[in-house]
Amino acid sequence: MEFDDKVPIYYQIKTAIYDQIISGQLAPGDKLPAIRQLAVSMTVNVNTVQRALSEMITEGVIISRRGRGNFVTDNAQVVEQLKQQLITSYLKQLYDRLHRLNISDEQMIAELTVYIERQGDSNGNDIED
Amino acid sequence: MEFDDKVPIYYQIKTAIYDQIISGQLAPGDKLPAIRQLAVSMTVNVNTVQRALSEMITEGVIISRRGRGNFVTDNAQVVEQLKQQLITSYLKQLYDRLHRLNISDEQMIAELTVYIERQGDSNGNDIED
DNA sequence: TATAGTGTAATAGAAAACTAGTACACTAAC
DNA sequence: GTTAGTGTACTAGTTTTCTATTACACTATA
Repeated sequence: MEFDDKVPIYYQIKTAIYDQIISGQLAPGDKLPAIRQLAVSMTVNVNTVQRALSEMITEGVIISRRGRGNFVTDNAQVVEQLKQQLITSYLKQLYDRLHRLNISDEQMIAELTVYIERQGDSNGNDIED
Repeated sequence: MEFDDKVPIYYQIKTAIYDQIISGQLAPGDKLPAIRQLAVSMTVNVNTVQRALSEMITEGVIISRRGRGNFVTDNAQVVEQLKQQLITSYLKQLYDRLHRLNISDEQMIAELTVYIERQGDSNGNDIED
């Protein structure tokens, strides 16, 4: 897994796992790969993975069973709430950033639209939900 | 100045100054506040500010004159290019993040539109460019 | 009961970021 | 020439993050 060197690794791991849960790659109730396996596949230390998991456990999204494994909460409401929370924080960040650059609301939408069109053209991976 | 504790402080300082340049608060040719003054106003160490400035000097956006001060490049093309670069990187980050959450292109635009409407309603600070 | 696999935590060391302090070099004004 | 203000850089210490290593506790299986 490739890491941005501006953000702590444990935080990026946490985000990556949240993305998998929200996108459905990990369903409510699913068991996560073992800590040691995640460490190997991400090429990081076991404790770094544990650090990421700890926060997700504290936030109630991951349920930990010592000796058995870590599981995605089967409370779909928790996952839905997490989804809304992440989407809103991503939008807020973009909005704040573009707003600080004096870009109007209309321009923001226009720029995103153009960006998406370029992504669709160059990648051909325009997924419809 | 308030800092996000997930990103190095020098990097946030750099971004903040780039925002001021692109938004026009700092015009091409303008002199920046002295390193020591920025350190005081941001409540950080002089060397941290210098670290941020060093990168901007290396990137050609800031021109340094020892004993005289630091100046925004008067090459408007550099500023324009920086603007496009930042906008694109912000859009890419949002696109990638929402795409990983399995959100379709149409949904992305819809979500941003709704978010903007909510911002405009609650803040009343909808600026037109 | 023993073993393998699981999560959790502690210790020690390294690297990066930040701070405090200090000093040097350049510039402009008096 | 002196002074004040400017940018640049070094040393030393602290904090945070990460790694490596080790060990402990829990669980399921044979």
